[in-house]
Amino acid sequence: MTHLPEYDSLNLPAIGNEILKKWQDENTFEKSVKIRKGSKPFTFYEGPPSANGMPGIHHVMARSIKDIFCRYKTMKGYQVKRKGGWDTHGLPIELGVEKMLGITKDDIGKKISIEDYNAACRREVMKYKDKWEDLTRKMGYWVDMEHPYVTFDNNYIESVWHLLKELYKKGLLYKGYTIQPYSWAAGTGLSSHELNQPGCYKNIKDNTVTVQFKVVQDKKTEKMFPKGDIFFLAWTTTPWTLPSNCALAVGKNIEYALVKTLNRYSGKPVRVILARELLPKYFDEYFDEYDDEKLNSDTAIIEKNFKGSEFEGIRYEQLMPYAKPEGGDAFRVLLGDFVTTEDGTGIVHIAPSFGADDFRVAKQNGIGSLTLVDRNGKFTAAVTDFAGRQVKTKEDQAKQDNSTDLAIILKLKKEEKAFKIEKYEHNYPHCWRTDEPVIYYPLDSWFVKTTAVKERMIELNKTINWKPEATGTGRFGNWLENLVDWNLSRSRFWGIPLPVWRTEDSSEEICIGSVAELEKEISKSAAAGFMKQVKVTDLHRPYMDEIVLVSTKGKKMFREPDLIDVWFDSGAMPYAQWHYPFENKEAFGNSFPADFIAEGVDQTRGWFFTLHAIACMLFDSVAYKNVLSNGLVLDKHGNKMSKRLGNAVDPFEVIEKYGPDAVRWYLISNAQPWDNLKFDREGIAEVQRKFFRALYNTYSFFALYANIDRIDFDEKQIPLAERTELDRWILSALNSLMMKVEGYYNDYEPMRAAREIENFVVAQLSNWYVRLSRRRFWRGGNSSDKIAAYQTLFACLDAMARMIAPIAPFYADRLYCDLQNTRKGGAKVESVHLSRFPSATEENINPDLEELMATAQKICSLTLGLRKKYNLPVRQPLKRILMPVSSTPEINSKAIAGLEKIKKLVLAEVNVKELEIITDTSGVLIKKIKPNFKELGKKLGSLMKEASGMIQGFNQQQIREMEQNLEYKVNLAGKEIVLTINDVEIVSEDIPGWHIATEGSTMVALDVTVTKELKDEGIARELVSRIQNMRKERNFEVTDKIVLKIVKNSGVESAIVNNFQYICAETLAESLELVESIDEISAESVEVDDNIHTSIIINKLNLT
RNA sequence: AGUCCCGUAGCUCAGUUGGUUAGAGCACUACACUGAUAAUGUAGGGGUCGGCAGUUCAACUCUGCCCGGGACUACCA
Repeated sequence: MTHLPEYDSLNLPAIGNEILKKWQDENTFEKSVKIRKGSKPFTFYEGPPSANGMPGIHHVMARSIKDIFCRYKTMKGYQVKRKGGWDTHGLPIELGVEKMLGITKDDIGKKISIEDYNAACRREVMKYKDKWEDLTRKMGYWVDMEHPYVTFDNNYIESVWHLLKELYKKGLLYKGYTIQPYSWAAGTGLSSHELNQPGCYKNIKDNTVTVQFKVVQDKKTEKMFPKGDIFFLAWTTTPWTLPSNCALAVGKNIEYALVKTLNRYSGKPVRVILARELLPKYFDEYFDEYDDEKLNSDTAIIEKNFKGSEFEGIRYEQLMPYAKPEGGDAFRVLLGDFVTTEDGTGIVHIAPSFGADDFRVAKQNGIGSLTLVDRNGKFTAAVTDFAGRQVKTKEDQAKQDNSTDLAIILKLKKEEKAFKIEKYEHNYPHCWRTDEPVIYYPLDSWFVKTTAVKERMIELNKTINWKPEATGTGRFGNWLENLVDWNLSRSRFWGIPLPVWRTEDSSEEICIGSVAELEKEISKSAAAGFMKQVKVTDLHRPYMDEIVLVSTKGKKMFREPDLIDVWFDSGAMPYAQWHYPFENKEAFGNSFPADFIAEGVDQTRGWFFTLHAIACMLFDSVAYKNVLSNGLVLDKHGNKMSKRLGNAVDPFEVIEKYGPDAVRWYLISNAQPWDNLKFDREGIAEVQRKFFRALYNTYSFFALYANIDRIDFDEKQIPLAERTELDRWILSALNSLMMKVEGYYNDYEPMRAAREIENFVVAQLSNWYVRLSRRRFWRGGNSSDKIAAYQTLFACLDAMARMIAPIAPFYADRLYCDLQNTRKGGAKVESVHLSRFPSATEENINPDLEELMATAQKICSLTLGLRKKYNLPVRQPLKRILMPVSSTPEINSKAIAGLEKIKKLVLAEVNVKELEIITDTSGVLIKKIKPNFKELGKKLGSLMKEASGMIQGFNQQQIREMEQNLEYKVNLAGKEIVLTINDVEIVSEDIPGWHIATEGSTMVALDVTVTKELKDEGIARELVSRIQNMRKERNFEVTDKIVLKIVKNSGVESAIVNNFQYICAETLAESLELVESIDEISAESVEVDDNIHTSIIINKLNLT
């Protein structure tokens, strides 16, 4: 006979540690994968974290989600391999190293060699690897940390190169340029990450100017405008870009006005065009009627109105004719969707070389471009009078009187092209290294032509199951709709080098797709004498930079100096983690695309996108079929967690304190994974207290009595039909639960699964089934009813262990093994994670029974409510409950039959002797009628209000008629309308002269008469309660027999005599003696109620 | 600035295709129950469902605008 283990208390952290050790000793994770060999694979991709930062509580969240579904699918019979990974490249690592070494990017190659710098990055990136591995282990996240993929590995990089070459071959990799934030002082482009560093955006005052662009007179403009010079007005905060102006943009639907006014500097009359809405910004007054008297620089006379679209294609004269734009037809008015009337004139000056919007709109319209500023931020020689002048510096801003901007403005003023000159304060980005203002500048970049497969990406995205759906259609979908080519280039040091070599004149280039190919090219180059024959050992900089290849025409080819965007690294993981296609072709084939991935919602345009893009471009496939994007973990006040605010939660500490299961359960059950979670440790304590303790208590109760009764669980299963109503009910509820929970896990709805389980354990299993079954367990002997109770409870606990296993893997394992390993003959089980997820047996589900039990619970709660209301303690037995049931015959018989079944349970629970069902309620019940808005609303529409009033005014007689005839004719707004019984809801409201309570359609009346007999029984119960408490206080075992002595008096005597057997049985008293007095010290005086007192002595019966 | 998510009781969250007294848990108060129970039951207080407008017989629910929190992307005359 094996014993079920019993515990003093529930210690979740200790269970965590013990199970962890067990998993380690027994290689449980490996086994869980191994035993599914040959089964259908369920593919999961691990999004690689970067180990150069400490893991936080949000990582526990994200990884719990990943872990849950992998464990679940394993238990469903799939083989779920989980290869870990490390993201190792990127700017944050470079910044960390620079901080550590106390250097800046300028020092690289000077104070420190690229070689040493990259070596430092390689070390730095794994700084917290130990911590990550420790957390992974402690939180119970099963992922293969022994054989992770690492993005800086040569093999990994080689796979990435292969992918790049494939893109190259398809013509999807090209060199172009975009307008990017550029630090002329540092000579480098800046990433948005760099621009978002604190302090980069500063409020500065700039000299701005509204300038006049003169319309060219041609056939079109002659028709549109009055004779004479007409000017478009455009405002700029960067006058230095005006020499490079190539176009003007207007808003298609914006209203513009042609006005006559005086130029405030020349004093001459002038006709200008600007957005009508913005007239007040430029003029104090404006008129529709011409009046010469009123003409001055602060007033405008509106001569004509236009819509922006009418201006499209109008030509204007170049403002500052230093040089002609190349590559297009410039100096035209374009339509731009970005044009607003928030400030300026509603007409935007376009310099395609110095603005991203400008570039885009110019390209779309074939405008060409003009770049009159060099890479040092100085005007080129073409700008004769300003040549060599720095266009935007912090000095300029300091002494505004002498800035280049102002010089340009003054020149324009002199030429009578300036309309208004103002100072303007705004936020402007600065270089975080040099502190100089950033300019936007065209820079060479390598691009992936994602726009070429845009439609296909959108199409494939529609086949992906997004959780939540809105992320897939909204954030991700919109992103795809507005896709631009993917800028791969990064001017950095620590990353995957772009494997493209070019001749200096760019006439020839080669994209390398493997190490072998590179070595072959090196041999050729060595043969040509361009470099020594070398073996390739590291695919990073600076080694790759040192390689010079030879072109087919015999020219030297140098590597394009850029690194690639680290997002490409991680997006390439489905292939590169296997070193595909150089190795593991089969492994790759079996694991693509992924069935499931999960990461933070911040990865939408990051990892989710890059996975999707690469898979779509190269494999015409999705990269993942299901994706769950989880929200943030905020502090309990809803603030973002940060080290700076000191509100970051240490995941190690929390896991140690509450145990990994409680933390995981809390994170999962508290909010939908995609909603932000306000993390509050009180919540974890509550999960511990309520859910885990209820489950543990249920197990403890089970173990306590099963051990007493020496149940060994080898008994034959008692057929369901022979079990009690209560057993059949909880098994039905259990099977329903299985169906729901399985559905939720399948739908990637872990919160709903957790809550459903929680409700079952706390409300149904612990608080109803066990509570009402207690007596069955402590009754002597091993009757078949008792065996049935054990079997039922065992089934519930066993299923619970397996159902919670994905979320609470530690306690689940303990519970499962404790339960299973008591079976006498059975083989020892090792772990719940090697078992199968329980599936429902549909025959066991009985919805009627579940509904019936819900009614029983309702009746109990109503009765207890009444007891409370009339101050009738539950220990006082009462005579009867009356229950009116519907007068519809067919509902009636079913309801009555049902109530008969649960009668006993209810009566025992609320301590009442009888339940009487009243079917003939006429004359007894007072009923209330109200319209069924949903039904009737459809039928009546706007007559609802009137109908509602009328129906609620029905008297008892009318209600009765309605019930009997099942319909009722009324007059509404002159029309006769037949109300059917379904159009209304009739509920019982009151029974005059009774104590009643109702909830919904359930009504309970309580007979509160207390007879002498009932009173005695109540007293007996009180005594039992006191005696039980005394047993407990004295730490008697549940099975200890006792001898009882009670001091007799008129208050208790008849109660004891009349309930002698009952008292003895309940308290396990072998003898009960009524005595005149007790003088022993151990006697306890008790108060039964206000007027009745006595003394009791209990002693353990000495078994000899 | 754009896109997306969130806003319901002091706190954490439910709330079906729109249907009339908006729910649960925690916390608080009182009472009750308890030989599995740091549990549970009953009752109570606590809400202009972020705001305004619209659609509708009917809006927490649908639409628009606005406010607040957050994320991502971008940074513009």
